[in-house]
Amino acid sequence: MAIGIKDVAMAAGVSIATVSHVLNSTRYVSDETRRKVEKAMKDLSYSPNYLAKSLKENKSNVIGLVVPDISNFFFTEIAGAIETRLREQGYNLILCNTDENLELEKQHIAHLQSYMVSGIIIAPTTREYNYRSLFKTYDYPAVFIDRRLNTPQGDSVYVDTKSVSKKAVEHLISKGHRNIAFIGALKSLSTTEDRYAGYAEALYEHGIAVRPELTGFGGAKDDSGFEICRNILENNPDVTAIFVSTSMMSIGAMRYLVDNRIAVPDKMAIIGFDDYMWTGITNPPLSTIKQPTVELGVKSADLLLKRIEDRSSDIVNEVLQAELIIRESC
Amino acid sequence: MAIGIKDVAMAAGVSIATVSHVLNSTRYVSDETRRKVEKAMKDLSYSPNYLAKSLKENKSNVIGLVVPDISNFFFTEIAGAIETRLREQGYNLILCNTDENLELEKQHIAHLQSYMVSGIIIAPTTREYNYRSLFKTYDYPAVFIDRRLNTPQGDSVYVDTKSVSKKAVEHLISKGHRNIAFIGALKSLSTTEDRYAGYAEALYEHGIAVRPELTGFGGAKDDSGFEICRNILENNPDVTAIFVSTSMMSIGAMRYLVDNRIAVPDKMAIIGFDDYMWTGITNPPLSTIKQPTVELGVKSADLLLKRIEDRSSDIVNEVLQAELIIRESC
DNA sequence: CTGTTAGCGCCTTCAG
DNA sequence: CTGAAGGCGCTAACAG
Repeated sequence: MAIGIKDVAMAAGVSIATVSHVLNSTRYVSDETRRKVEKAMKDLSYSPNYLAKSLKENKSNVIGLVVPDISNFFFTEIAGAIETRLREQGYNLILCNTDENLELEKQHIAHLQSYMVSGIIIAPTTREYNYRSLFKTYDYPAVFIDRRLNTPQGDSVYVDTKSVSKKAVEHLISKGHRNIAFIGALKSLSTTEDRYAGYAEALYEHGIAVRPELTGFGGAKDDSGFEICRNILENNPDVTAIFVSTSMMSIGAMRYLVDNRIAVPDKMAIIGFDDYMWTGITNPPLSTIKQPTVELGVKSADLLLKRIEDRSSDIVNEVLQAELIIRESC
Repeated sequence: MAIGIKDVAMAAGVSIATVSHVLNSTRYVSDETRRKVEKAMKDLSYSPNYLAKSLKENKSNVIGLVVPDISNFFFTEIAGAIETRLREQGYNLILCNTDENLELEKQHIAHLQSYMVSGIIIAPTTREYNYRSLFKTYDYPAVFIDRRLNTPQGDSVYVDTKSVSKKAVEHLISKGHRNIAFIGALKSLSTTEDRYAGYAEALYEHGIAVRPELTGFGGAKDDSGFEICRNILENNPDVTAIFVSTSMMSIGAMRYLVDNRIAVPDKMAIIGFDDYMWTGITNPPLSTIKQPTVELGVKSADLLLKRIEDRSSDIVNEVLQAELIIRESC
């Protein structure tokens, strides 16, 4: 069927060993035989079977990426950056979506290993789980991104969103706001926790009490952001500013304000999360916190590749900085 | 190292053939032996090596997706839909980005086949190339999406964007606009061609001449949309409406209008392409054409899966309909 | 009802 | 400088 190394060997009149060696330049081959082999490869338009190679070598040139929500721009940007970086290094990317579902996540991780992927990058759905226990070997290459785990389980790349969230809320306070709402994703996520902590700390340091009724948590979707925003604003007419700690929820909250003709920033100030192309053309242009998604992707890919090379080096934990971008919504 | 089928066989005191057969329920095994085998698998926490299986069976449970620009929301939505659909069917997805580069695309297609992916879904960078010539076998499962080829090369799923573009322009005309600009991606793409054809046809049928100076083409990025918009508007003060035939270019064009405080829709009407969460919160809410991305993804996955099952059935060509969504920008 | 065995395509040690 | 041969983990005849 498919033409393989042995067809090439036959056509070139050499052994398969020789063909293998010219293929990988793994031992000296005389110029003449090399040429013969190369000609044969060309003539037969041979291309190696990576599966067989991987099986033999017990590792593939593929890595797995496991994310909780592929429809979230934050993760797609990261995925794009990782894909690009890996391609440069001759690797491919298998993309897995978990829908924030631990069972699915476990399945994917097992599955990926069955394909002998060389390593896995995970944005974990939960902070409690012992992901290491899912790995075939104790030193399986894996890097964790975006969400912290209760106990570190390997290399990781996170973004410091606490301090920047604090800065955002301080900005609102400096504009005279005192009744500031907080909208966030599931409370169990480290990311939500951090951003909320930044919010609370800013309030605390300015002598403002945190009012639980001004805070709302839920799924990180736009509809959820819309609902939470509605709920808070309808019940608390004194709110004059909102801090939303998730990109899609920011859109939902904004939509609530637009739909209800609540003037921004005059009646309501808002700072959202994650910065994209369209944040400049919203009504009004939205102030946001910009996370370094590309850098996060590239760093995590590099870390994983390094870990694949050397499983015994010290674990590294990168923390990237985010940036507050002030536009006209606050 | 890794525990395999033979370790299980040994532990269960049966042959590897039996283990393989309980694994795949591919022949009858007595309840008792089955139980022994299953126990052994559990005890050893065995999990099969898909690579070996794929090598043997000459096909994997992985499919490849090749897209020209993974940072384009249009393609990420499609990718998400495909991933979800494939997972339901027990397949995984390898994601490849070509950056609109034919050489890279060829490389990816070759590479994917080296990994014995069961099939490939491609949004091709060019309409001229004979992609079939890159396939190992003449009947290799592949489905083409989004962009048409000069000559059909397999199953395909496209969106009819011509008629909806015409409708969009007719809408602008019905509002009294006569000097309508067209902003599109590279002219060589079938998608650009179709949308431009819809634009031209609408003008023609209303006795309006196409003025080349009101049309602009370029890379499908936001900056490119911005520049083309600027160029057209600066040189043609009589333009009162714009039709943008690409999502990111729509954002760029909008940003030009916002930056230059050109009142929409009073001074300038605009209809953009592709509908996302944020199109409802722009200033003003943007009228757009919504392509059925999820349906496109699901359909293409289904088609490919069907093609993998049966390579000889008739080629199918799906054409999906898009929808014009009128908001306040026109 | 179960076991033996020959590969899938490739790499790599061991001999020339 | 080059070949022969074993085996990676699994499937599927073929043979009981």
